[in-house]
Amino acid sequence: MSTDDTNGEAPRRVRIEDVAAQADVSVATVSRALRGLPNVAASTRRRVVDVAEQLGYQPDPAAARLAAGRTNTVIAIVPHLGSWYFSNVVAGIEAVCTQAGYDVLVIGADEPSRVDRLIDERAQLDRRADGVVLVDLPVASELAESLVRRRVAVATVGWRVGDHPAVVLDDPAVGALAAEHLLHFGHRDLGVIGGDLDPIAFEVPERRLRGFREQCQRYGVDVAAERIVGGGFRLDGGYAAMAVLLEHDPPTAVFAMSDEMAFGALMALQERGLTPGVDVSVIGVDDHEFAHVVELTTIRQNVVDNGAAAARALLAAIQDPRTTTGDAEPAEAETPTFSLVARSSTGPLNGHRADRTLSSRLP
Amino acid sequence: MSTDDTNGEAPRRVRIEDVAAQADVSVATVSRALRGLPNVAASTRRRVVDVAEQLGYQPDPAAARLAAGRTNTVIAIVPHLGSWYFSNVVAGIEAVCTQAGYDVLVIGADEPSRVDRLIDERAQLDRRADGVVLVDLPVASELAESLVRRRVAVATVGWRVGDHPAVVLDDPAVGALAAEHLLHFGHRDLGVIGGDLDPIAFEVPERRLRGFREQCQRYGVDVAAERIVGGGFRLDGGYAAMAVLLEHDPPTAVFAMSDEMAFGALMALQERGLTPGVDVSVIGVDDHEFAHVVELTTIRQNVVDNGAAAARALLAAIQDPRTTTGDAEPAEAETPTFSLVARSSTGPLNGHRADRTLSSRLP
DNA sequence: GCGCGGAGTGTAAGCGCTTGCAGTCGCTTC
DNA sequence: GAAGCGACTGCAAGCGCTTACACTCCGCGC
Repeated sequence: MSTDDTNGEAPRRVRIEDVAAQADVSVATVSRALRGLPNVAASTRRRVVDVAEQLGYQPDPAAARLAAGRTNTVIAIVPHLGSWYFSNVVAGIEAVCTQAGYDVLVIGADEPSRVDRLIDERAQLDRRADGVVLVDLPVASELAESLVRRRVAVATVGWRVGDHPAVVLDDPAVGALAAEHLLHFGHRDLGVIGGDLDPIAFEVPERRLRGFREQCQRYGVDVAAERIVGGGFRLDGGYAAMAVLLEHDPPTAVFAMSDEMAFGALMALQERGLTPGVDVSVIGVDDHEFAHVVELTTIRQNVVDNGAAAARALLAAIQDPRTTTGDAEPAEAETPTFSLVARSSTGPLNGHRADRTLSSRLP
Repeated sequence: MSTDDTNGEAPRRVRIEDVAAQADVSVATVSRALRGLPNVAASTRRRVVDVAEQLGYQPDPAAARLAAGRTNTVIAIVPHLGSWYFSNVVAGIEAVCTQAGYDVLVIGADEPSRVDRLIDERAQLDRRADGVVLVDLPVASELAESLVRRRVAVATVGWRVGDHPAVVLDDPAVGALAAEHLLHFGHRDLGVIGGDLDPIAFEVPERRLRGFREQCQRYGVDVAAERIVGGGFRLDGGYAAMAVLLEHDPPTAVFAMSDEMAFGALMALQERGLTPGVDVSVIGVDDHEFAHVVELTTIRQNVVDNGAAAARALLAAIQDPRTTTGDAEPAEAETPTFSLVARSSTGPLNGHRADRTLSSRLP
């Protein structure tokens, strides 16, 4: 073997000790200087920082974790990594945490068995992370409790547990806004898509439905139980649900609890030669990227921001010293905003108009 | 303070030492027994495993990492966490790695600056993970090299670096298949959407274009340069590109290099009252969940599998002892498959038919 | 009957940091 | 002018594992 082997010379890592020697101080001082701790003379800190910079020193995370008992890591647990909503939440979490110097571990809780495994104390999430963001996982409230007991900060998105920071859309208000929009157009025969639960238990549908119905009642309108059709939160569910609604005594307007379901609903309409917004109005929630392709009226929320807000609140909780003593103020996270985005998938009752097409208008 | 404080009694963690004491062996034996190392009597192992189980012992990852120099962690670096394609790749990676007992760290390389920061050796990815999956990040080839130099396994998705395991769709063949499909329908005036590069450099477009053109040449068809329009890989890009194509001497069929772009293209068509598959045929790539909503003909690939395959190859490389010695066989990953999914967004040249609608047929 | 080898186990030295505690030193404070 | 006090810094003890090496048996071969 010659020495010019491509794999040779894995550069020896520079340790804190090297920095200490070079800067002519103790390792303790290096550690303090580099982490901005007090009680380091400005001149010393300068020197240490310079040396560290010059040597390209960076502390070994594993050693730091072991010694300090902090991991500088955040875990994001989501029901399904590949879905539009969750991946955007994760994107928000990642952006904030990485920015703050935290590593982000992701866990997909696709199968119930994986949630169980996490709830089992042995998952030892507490040794892996300083904080956990639980996204739409009410089934995991046990998990949350056990984490908190072990001094791991918890923040949630889409549901609440205890008084930990939570980013939760005002779902009843969203439901009400959707209702208001449809009612305002004169619709009185209303349908709802997305009322029931996934294997992964959502609290969201129930809340949106409640707000929707309450608003209807203000107009003296009742939503018949047969007109509330569930089917998960995905496209196929929306398609199937709309098919059911159309089968018998179809409503003139439908509230789909997510854009993905709304897309499925539109599909079912088109298949029958019905024009959204003319024959049947459809309103969704999310303002998914494709909503404006199919001209879907929807209630916009900023999903990435939701994740980011949760992450910020989580980091605040982690860094709040009171957290450790158990009497921390519940660090409340910002409440997400939402707004109606009107497009052509909704329209006035009996609004049949020849010039109306499914065409798009780009922003 | 009474003792029934909710926050009291953080249960003392059980350490390897406790297991050792309880099982009446040394910590070394516990370590060996639990990790399935040889030179442990079957009876001893049993006992140790039982005790560990009973005590709910789980090694502290930080300590294990520090001592062993392995992290049992994999990093997934993707250009954008929120996008459909990448989040599904990540889902595949996560599923495989979690299954194998590895933690998965995600990093979004949205901004070029973040890539730069990673390339800087100081990111110390090597101390954070045993392996890294780089998804569609040719700009990061330096990063890859430096990782390998530091004994971190590397696998890629969508591009190759050195002879490390890579999951790369046969893009020229995909391009050719798309061309074949359109040519077969009699189209000769062809357009291409997606030819150029994102800020994040893709190699993919070029390869698909090459295959597309070669196939065309076999039919004696030439694709005019003006008919090759770029615009990122997202929906808006597709919309804008189609608008350009339609502006002057429109093609009768268009190959969009991703479904998202194809959706944008469809949008541009509808806006002009043109019917996809009748007035202009459009074919995409991916078989995105929504492709069948809009009846988009596409070339399907299984994105989750791509991620999973990369992860499997990465883990194999990590576990292959030869990796450390530098003379490992390049662990080749499986090649992804793809197939044409014909829907109504493509149709024969001059196929104007009154009975043709944009309706959907569910599988 | 003695030496040997291998299986099984224990000892102890780290891995590279963090941090409580104990100085050291130069100034105030009475 | 002695005691006290802060501001800095260093010492050294871990953090909870892994693993090289040493050791103890026990069965076998000659």
